[in-house]
Amino acid sequence: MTDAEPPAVQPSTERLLDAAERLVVERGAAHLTLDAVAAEAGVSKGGLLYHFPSKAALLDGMVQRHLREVDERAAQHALTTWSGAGPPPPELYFAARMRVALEKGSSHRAIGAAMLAAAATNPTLLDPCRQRARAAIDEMAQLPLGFDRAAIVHLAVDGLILSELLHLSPFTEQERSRIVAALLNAVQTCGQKP
Amino acid sequence: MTDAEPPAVQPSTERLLDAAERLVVERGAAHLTLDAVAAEAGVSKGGLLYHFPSKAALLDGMVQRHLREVDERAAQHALTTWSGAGPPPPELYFAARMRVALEKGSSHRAIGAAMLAAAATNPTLLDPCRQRARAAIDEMAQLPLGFDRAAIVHLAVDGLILSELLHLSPFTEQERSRIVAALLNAVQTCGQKP
DNA sequence: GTCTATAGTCCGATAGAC
DNA sequence: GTCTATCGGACTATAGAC
Repeated sequence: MTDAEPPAVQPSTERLLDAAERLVVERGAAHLTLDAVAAEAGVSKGGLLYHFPSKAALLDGMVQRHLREVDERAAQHALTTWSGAGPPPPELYFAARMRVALEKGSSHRAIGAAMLAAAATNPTLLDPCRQRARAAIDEMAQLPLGFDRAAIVHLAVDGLILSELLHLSPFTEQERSRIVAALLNAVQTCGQKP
Repeated sequence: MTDAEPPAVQPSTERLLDAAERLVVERGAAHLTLDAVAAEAGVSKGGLLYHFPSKAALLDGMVQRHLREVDERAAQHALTTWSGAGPPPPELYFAARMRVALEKGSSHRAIGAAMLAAAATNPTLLDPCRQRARAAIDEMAQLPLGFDRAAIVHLAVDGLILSELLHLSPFTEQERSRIVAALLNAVQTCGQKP
């Protein structure tokens, strides 16, 4: 029975960040307090503050982990889809990032929860996100889809994610699937205009 | 000099709501406190609490005024654009709502600031917004644009507004204008598919 | 209708034991 | 590395003068 303790596998920081994300999504950014995070993660406030010495550090950790996860999963997704030689074309990364962002689990649990919490207290913490978005835009101009359409698709993905995060999305499951399919289709059929 | 006091024209509640919106946009939803709102509006905390007996009442007031303003301006916009007889067609209202939502002034000052603040503390306050969004979706199915495209345009508008509200939009003025034009064009050229 | 003063709560952060 | 205890500050809301 000594080796039957599965819940303590991942490092403490990951467990703490999971708890923080859960709180933001379920109760709103205003309820993300150090006490609440500690309780949700099953540690004391002192234990939490050992890993993240301030609340700003916790928010920063949330944003950074989120960006890192999206990057990793998108790169992995693009590579497994790409069967040709050499590096995948940019539009494949674009589509892969969309897919990752629109996954049900991640969009409801993690994506944007960090951003929402950070924006509520200190907009400066979102600077890395803005840089990431700027890089995506520079990429758009070179996409076969064309800048205008790429930007619209990009914004629609953001709109869907943020709407769901704010519990504002009134789409049914069926409607959502249909929209996601239309978005992916718009990117993949690429540049054949009417 | 006795008649040179323009700032006290509008009713107190309007001034208080303006101050609250300004705070959320400029400093984040977490800094929307009763003290800060009262100071920004130039009244005391007691004076603020006379008009809005609780913080929830203030948030509710913000959401309701925002929805009312968008409705009024969209209806007015649609009517002045429509030169035919009878009521304007639904796609005109759709386009008018888009135009109002994308106006620079309103998107940076008022739009969504109420929602962001409300979502941070109490997601329930956003119920009226969700109902409004559902009505818009039901409208989409009957648009000449078709459901898929209408939904994508709708989500792109939300994405742009929410991105700007979170200070996440990295678009230049020029790029933004181009995207807005593309969105309006997509709605107005309507249903001629490839 | 607006103000001051204050009660009572909650939060972030520190100090120090283990 | 995690805990308890606690301080100082900020917050919402109330009571009552003007």
